[in-house]
Amino acid sequence: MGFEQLKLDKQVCHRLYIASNGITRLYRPMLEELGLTYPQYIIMMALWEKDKTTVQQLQKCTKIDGGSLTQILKKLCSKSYISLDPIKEDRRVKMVTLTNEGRALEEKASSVPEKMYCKFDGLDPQDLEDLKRILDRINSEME
Amino acid sequence: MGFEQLKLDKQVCHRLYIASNGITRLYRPMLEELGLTYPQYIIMMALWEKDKTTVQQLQKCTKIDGGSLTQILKKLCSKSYISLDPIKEDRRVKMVTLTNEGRALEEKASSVPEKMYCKFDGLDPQDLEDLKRILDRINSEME
DNA sequence: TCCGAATAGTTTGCATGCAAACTATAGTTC
DNA sequence: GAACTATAGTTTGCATGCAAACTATTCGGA
Repeated sequence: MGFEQLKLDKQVCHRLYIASNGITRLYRPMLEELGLTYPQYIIMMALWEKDKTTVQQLQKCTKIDGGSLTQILKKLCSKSYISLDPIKEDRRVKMVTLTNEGRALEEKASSVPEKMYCKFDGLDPQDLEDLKRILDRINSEME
Repeated sequence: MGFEQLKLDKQVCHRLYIASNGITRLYRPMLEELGLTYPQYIIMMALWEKDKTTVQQLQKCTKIDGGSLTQILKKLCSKSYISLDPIKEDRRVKMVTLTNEGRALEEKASSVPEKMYCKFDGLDPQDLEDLKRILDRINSEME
């Protein structure tokens, strides 16, 4: 017993898990002011970048699965940030469109990234770049 | 509009979120053979490393919050991997103890880390070390 | 054209994550 | 020693994450 490879200190994944949860928690109070949760914020960012898209497109660029996406989109609808309408050419497909209110939210949200960066002042900017690069590789390995 | 800082491509946190979820998903089939979910596996690792500990100690070393921990420990109890007993000196405190079955599970689990590493063969080992280091800094900034 | 296969989303069931309220027990102060 | 406070865990309510089953359409081949 006492397998070295099972020690918490050796686990990269556990660290990733803690970091991801911790960051979501950090976002919470900032996003509350916008009436968004973190996953909802991700979807909104995707839409600000590319409005009038489909559920499937959102799934691809955010990597949030279909089941969760349905729920999240429902919430965003009920907050009147988006609308969801079947398209004529293929009635299985739904178009996701920002409402005026949803579009207006972008400006309010624009200060969020800066506020988050402030929380990590102590971090070497190069580390952040490295982190981004490494995570991209990990995520592409998991495609 | 079109705030650059809100583009998904700029988001480190979104990548972290995707990576963490993706890795938990990768663990699932391996851990199913042990009858564990990923959070349950984290708790078991903590216990294999240090048995006969308290709920609070587990909370500290795994960074899993109390509410979730209560649920997870309940599940582990019902699977007979651990037992939970109030200690005499302070009846608010509960001692978490591995059962024989729970202890025996360590050996079966010992091949899991290796299997996970295989999934990331394409990754530079140095990147993994860097990742660990950077995540440690991020996590300590969030304490 | 009819039928089976594929596709886009939705629903369901279970397991967290997390903030906040709550319970039980122990410690502290007057 | 009674009241107040702090501490360890638990419970509750809401929001995902995810696999699997399901629905509604559309496509493709005989």
